[in-house]
Amino acid sequence: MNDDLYTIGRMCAEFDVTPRTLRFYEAKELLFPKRDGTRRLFTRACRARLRLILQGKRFGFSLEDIRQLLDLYAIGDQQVTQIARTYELGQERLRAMQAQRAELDGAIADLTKQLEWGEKVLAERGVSRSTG
Amino acid sequence: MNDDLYTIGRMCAEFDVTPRTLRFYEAKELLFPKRDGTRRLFTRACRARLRLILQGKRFGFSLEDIRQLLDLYAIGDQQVTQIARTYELGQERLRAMQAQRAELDGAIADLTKQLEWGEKVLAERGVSRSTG
DNA sequence: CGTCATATTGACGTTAACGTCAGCTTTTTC
DNA sequence: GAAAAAGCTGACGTTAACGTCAATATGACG
Repeated sequence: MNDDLYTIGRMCAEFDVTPRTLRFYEAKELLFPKRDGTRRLFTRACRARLRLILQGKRFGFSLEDIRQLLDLYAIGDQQVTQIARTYELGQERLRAMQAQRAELDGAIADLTKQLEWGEKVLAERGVSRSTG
Repeated sequence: MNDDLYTIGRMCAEFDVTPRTLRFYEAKELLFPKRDGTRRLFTRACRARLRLILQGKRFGFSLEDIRQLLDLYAIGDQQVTQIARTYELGQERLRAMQAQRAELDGAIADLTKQLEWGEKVLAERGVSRSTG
């Protein structure tokens, strides 16, 4: 039950980040590890948040964007107006991600076409393998 | 035929970027505008490249990533080995984008679920509009 | 032909997201 | 129980991607 708590070192190993990064995220209020005296201890919830953070980064979101979105995954007993605000923010973000997905599909199609063309050029210039 | 050439000001208006950005991209060898004396003139090809650059940015690629990928859209009469290298880089990038798409799909699903949950919470707390 | 808009080249400033290093405390291990 | 390992808090450094400002040149217009 208590090995549910990870030290900073273990976190770094699991997620391939540096201690500095985790402390930085805490300073920016993206993570809230428990403390054993002065040492940080990361709960399961912390790990879930970190996963979301790193995922958000891969999508090109800023840490500030991510911080706001994270609240959506921690809806507790805030004021209703606060929850509603968070909810709207989440919807906005969803729309952004759907748009990004659409554009990504387009870009993938373009790039695929471009690669086919490149393949053709390479073939024409005698890089064929079977007819040597 | 000559209004195919855009001044830097027109470019900025069309693409919603600043002159500094365009000069910066030129300095980083992502764009190669023609010159009329000292003034920059952007061709149709320049505009196409800029579109790709801005798209790449929206996907979270760095300018250096983008610069390398751009060569794929300008395959001319380089050495075959150079074309082949560019081609492989393009394939790599395609795989990265496909992976990103897959992850994006997952994240969209997650977020959608989270939003449904948020909706439920809001409903329970008396934000219902019909039964109010 | 003056002036106002648009353009140019430096050069230094800024923000995000950490890296790095110093100096010190706390565990852990032998 | 002493040394190595792991952790902590500042504090300054770094890189990418521009912003901003100054000084200057050039083009367009009434």
